Amino acid sequence: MDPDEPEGRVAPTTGGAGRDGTGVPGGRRKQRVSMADVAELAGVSSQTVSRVSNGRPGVIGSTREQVLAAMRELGYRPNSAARALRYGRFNTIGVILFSLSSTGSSRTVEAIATHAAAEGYAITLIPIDVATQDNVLGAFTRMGELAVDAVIVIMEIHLLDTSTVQLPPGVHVVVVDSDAGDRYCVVDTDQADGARKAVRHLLDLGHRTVWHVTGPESSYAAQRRGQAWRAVLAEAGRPVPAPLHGDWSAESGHAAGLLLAEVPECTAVFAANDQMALGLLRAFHERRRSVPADISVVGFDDTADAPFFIPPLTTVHQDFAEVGRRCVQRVLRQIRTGDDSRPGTDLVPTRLVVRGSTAPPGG
Amino acid sequence: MDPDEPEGRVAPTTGGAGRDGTGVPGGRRKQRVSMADVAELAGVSSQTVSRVSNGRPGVIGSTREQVLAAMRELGYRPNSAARALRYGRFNTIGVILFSLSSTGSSRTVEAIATHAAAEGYAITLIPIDVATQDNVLGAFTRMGELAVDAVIVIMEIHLLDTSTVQLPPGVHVVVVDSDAGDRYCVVDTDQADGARKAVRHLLDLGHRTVWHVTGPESSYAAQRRGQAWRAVLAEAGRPVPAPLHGDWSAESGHAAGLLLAEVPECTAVFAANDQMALGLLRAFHERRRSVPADISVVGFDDTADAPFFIPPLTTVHQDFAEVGRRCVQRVLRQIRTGDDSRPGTDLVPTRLVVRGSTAPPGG
DNA sequence: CCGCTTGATGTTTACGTGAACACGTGACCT
DNA sequence: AGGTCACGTGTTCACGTAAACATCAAGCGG
Repeated sequence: MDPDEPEGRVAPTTGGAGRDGTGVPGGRRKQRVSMADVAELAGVSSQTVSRVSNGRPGVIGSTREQVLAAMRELGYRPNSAARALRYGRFNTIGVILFSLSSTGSSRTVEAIATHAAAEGYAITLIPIDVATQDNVLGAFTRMGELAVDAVIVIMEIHLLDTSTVQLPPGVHVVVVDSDAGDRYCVVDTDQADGARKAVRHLLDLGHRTVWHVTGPESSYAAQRRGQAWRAVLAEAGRPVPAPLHGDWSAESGHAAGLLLAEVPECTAVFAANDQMALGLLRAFHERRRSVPADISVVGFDDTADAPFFIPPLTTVHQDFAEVGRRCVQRVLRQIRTGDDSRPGTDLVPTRLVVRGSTAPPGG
Repeated sequence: MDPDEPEGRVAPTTGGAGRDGTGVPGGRRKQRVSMADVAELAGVSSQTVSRVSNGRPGVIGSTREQVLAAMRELGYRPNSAARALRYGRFNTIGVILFSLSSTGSSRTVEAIATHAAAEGYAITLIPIDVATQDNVLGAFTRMGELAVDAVIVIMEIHLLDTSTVQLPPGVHVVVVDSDAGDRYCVVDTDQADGARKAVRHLLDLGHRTVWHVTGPESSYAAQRRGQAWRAVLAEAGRPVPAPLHGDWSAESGHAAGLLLAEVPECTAVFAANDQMALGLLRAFHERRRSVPADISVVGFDDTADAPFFIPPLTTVHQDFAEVGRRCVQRVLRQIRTGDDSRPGTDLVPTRLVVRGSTAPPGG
């Protein structure tokens, strides 16, 4: 904190020699324009400035204009910290996630940010990067606190328990990828229903059974998709092949595809996301297994690119924007009613989008 | 000093007798535990609590333990607003962007968030969604303020001028996608060099010239890639075909590809990003134009999926993580030195990744 | 034994804002 | 006309924290 502030700005207090700032160097380097400065220039009290600033009634037009003019001249901007202190809230929602790189989370976060902004809330990202966990620990632990009124967790909540970031007690929480509907308020895509649609679509086309490439076990969404896949097959009395384990990446899908290409009776595969489906398509192409003539492939997510895969991918459409919207809606309700404890699961429906990667078997 | 405490506050708990109801931690405790509460329980002054909270010296071990115990018992968490007010800064960096959905921005934002967290700074997202601009306007204008010490702008800075979000004067700015290196501190991928590498690679393979599918005009990155493409061709004395205009989407790349497939002399295309390259591959596949035998395709970004396209995509690798890292580094330097005015452009190098989508012409 | 230093802890104060209240003025009602 | 009421504006104060200063006890050399 070296006091070498160059005083480059238009100093509001220099107009009058009222405060002998020149004689008292230890005094105040007033970098920021406060309500008091505006009030002084406008010749009113700071309370009137406050009223104008917040658009409150009780200020006559001419006075308001004077204040606004003073604000413009000084470049006044309200101090959020003081406001947050005064009001006891930050108008900010924290979003805890592993990675923005995964398809779903970035789109969900975007929707959250947009809807939150519309409600006057800002979004603070709290990334939990396993690789740099210690750094993050250092940051938020040393800082002491998250300046948020509520938190949206986009990950399996159990993973958060083992993490170094702790949820401050008393903040409201909405969880996206979790089965903790009994303890938390959960908003999520209806994973099970989406997976059911995918598998049933393949069975309806006449495939005897359906193989499955899973997502990582740490993802509850992946677990539920896998469970639903298994359930539909069992229900229909079909054999349940051993699932192939993926990690969301196209690379893992590619590896699974190379294995499946060696299984002659495999005519249909349900990949737990579109990226792995892309890897499957690639692997089958390498192994001269034609999609969909030899093998049908269904993905999950309906990314923007899926229609342009070769062949265009049949997939389950997720409405990430709606998930984000409901997250914000839920979390704001919690904040506003003060009701932290309304668990329950809010499922956003999916939609099967049939494109060119599925066909009856034995084409 | 205290004539009558009106108690008008909506006290959710603690019926009446003072705040020393420490014996009842259950139920809905008072949400705000302040240093004073901790101080009272620990039998010290609030200043001592402050010292412990900040890890300052000058507190004897036994006292420190008492304070820490009191903190734990009450679930104390420091009030960031009060801290920000006291210190005059928020330890927060704002990130202004259009969309998280584009490949680059989400990865850059993630890197920014991670590195900022490591330095004790949080990230606040400020999305500028054109469709809901009025909403965003409502939010941030009515709120009046962004609680940030600095801002990283991931968009052409001119677009911000026309937006409803205004950069508060005095905050430090780092820009990612812009040519405003004379006025702002700019960090960006070396777009021109990356594009040069792509085009030269195709020329080196023996192609007579290279077609180009551009990104949107609003993107300076897209502009620079196009300029470099043109420059390399002109420099080499090759004809410069009319560029096809895309918008980053696979769909626009697909549309361009359908047109290019009808141009027999077109043997090489440089797409301004990987998604459009995917659309090209799809279009050429539909039109039975073999890649790379008939046409070579180069993309830009090196997304995680690019190795699994059919064929695997030759593309220009962008180091988004490094861009994010340098953004944080720059913006923190500005904050710490107080030097807002150090313009200049910081370019992150690219790397050409040759895969299966390029080959000599006339295959 | 005094006075000075050192270190631990308490007290005061200000950060910028806005709710609650006080004040003053003019209009309207009886 | 007197009273009251609405309205514009000013004053006081508290929000939670931490710097600056004050206090107090113990140690220590002269």
